[in-house]
Amino acid sequence: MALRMTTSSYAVLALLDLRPWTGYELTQQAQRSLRYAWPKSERLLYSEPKKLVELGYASTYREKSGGRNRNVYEITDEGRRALDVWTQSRTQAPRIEIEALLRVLFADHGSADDLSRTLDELETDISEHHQAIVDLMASYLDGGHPFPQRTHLSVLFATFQIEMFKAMERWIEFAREEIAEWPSTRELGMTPRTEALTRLLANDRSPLNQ
Amino acid sequence: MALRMTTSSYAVLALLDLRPWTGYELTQQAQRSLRYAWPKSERLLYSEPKKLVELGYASTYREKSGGRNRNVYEITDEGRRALDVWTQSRTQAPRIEIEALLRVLFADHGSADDLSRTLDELETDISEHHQAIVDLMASYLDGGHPFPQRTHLSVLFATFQIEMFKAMERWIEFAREEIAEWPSTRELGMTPRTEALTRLLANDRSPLNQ
DNA sequence: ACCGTACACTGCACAATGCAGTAAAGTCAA
DNA sequence: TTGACTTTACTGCATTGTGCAGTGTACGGT
Repeated sequence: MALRMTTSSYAVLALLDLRPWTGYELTQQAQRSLRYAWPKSERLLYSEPKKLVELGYASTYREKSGGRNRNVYEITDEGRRALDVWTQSRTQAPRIEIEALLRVLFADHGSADDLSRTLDELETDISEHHQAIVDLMASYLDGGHPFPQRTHLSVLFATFQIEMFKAMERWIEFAREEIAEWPSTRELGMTPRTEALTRLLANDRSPLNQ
Repeated sequence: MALRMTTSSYAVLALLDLRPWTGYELTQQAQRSLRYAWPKSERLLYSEPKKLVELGYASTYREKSGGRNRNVYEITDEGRRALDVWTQSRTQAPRIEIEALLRVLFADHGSADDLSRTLDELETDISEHHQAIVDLMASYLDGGHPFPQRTHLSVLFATFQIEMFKAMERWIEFAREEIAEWPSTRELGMTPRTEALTRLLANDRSPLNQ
C-alpha cells in the first residue's frame, strides 16, 4: 500500500539528506523552498516521510519538545543510495498549469472587463511570489541562508524564478496593450495586428520589446 | 458522486461552447490546444463530459460512424450559464512543476555531469513544445485555425508560450555558463560570482543579457 | 483567566493519473 | 487476401495527491 517512490518522495528524501527534520518542519520547509519547483500539499508532506520509513530510506523517533510530541525523521544509508537512483533517472517534463491562460483562450465567452480582471488577478499572484523571491535574495546577502554552503544552488534556482516572473509580467503588460485595441473580445479573428504578431511568432521572434 | 465543477470541467465546457464534440475528439482537442495552459490526462477528459451531462450542462447522444459507436456531447443553455459563473470566480494562482529545477536545487548530491544532463533533458522537453507552437503559428498564417474568428485569442495565448519557452532556454544557457565555472557541485556556497548574482536578484535586476 | 496563534498532526472524501484491457475500423505491404 | 499495425473509441481499477475538517497542546499577550 502506497510504496512507490514518486518525485515528491525524492524531494522529501533530498531534504532529509541535508539534515533530520520533524514532520512539521518538513511541511514548512518544503512549502517555502520547493513551492516554485514542486508545489505539494501539506497533507502529502506529512505522508511522504512515513512512506520513506516503511521503505527503509528513513528512520524515525518520537521526541518530546516541552511536553508536546513530534516525529523526527532521518535519512538512512539506503535512502542515500535511493537518491542516486533518482539522479540516474530521466527528468520529467515540466508541467505548467495557468488557469488565467485558459480564461484568455476562452475570453470570447466573457467581456473585455472580465479578461482585464483575469490579467489583474494573474499579476497579483505572480508579483506576490516575485516579491518573496527578491526578499529572500536580500536575506541571503545578510547571511540568512539556512545551509550557507548550498547558496550557489539556491541562487541559480532563484534566477530561474525571477526570469520566469519577469517574463510573465512583461507578457501581461503586452496583453493589456493588445486588448486595449480590441473593440470586444469576440469574433475578431485574424486582424492585421494579430497577423503581424502571428508572423513574428512563426519566425520565432519575440513580439515584446526588451 | 463526483459532481463538483473543477477548472477542468469548465475547460471542457468551454470547448463544448465552441461546437459539439465526440468524447474522443474532446480528448484529442484538449490535449492539443489546452496542453500548455491546463494539461490533463486523456482519462479525465473522457470523464468530464459525462459529469457535465449529469449536471445538466451538456446533453449527449450516441452516433454511429460507419458501424462504430461514439458519444457526441453538446452544451445546454444551463451549461452556458455555468460558464458565466466561472467567468465571475477568482482565477486560481499558477502552478508550475519542474522536476529539473528540483534536481538543480539538490544538485550537490550528484556530479556536475548529472546536473548537465538534467539541463539537457529540460532543454529537450522545452524545445519540443517550443517548436510545436512555432509550427502552429505558421499553420495559422496558412488559414489553418479551426475557429478562424478566434485567432486573436489563440495568438495572444501563443505569445505567452513563446515568451516562456524563450525565457527558459535563456536560463538554461545561463545555467550552463555558470556551472562551467564550478569546480564541483558541492560546498561552493557564496562565491564572489554567486554574491554578485544574488545582489542583482535582490535588486530585482535580470542577470541574463537580453 | 481568556484568546488567538503556532505547533503537530490524522481521517476522509474526492480529484486526477496511469495503465491495462476491449474492440472495431482503416491502411499498407507481402 | 491475409496479416500486422495504427487509429478510433472508449472503460475499469489501483494508486497518487488535494482540501478540508477535526483533534489537541503550548505559548504569548491583555
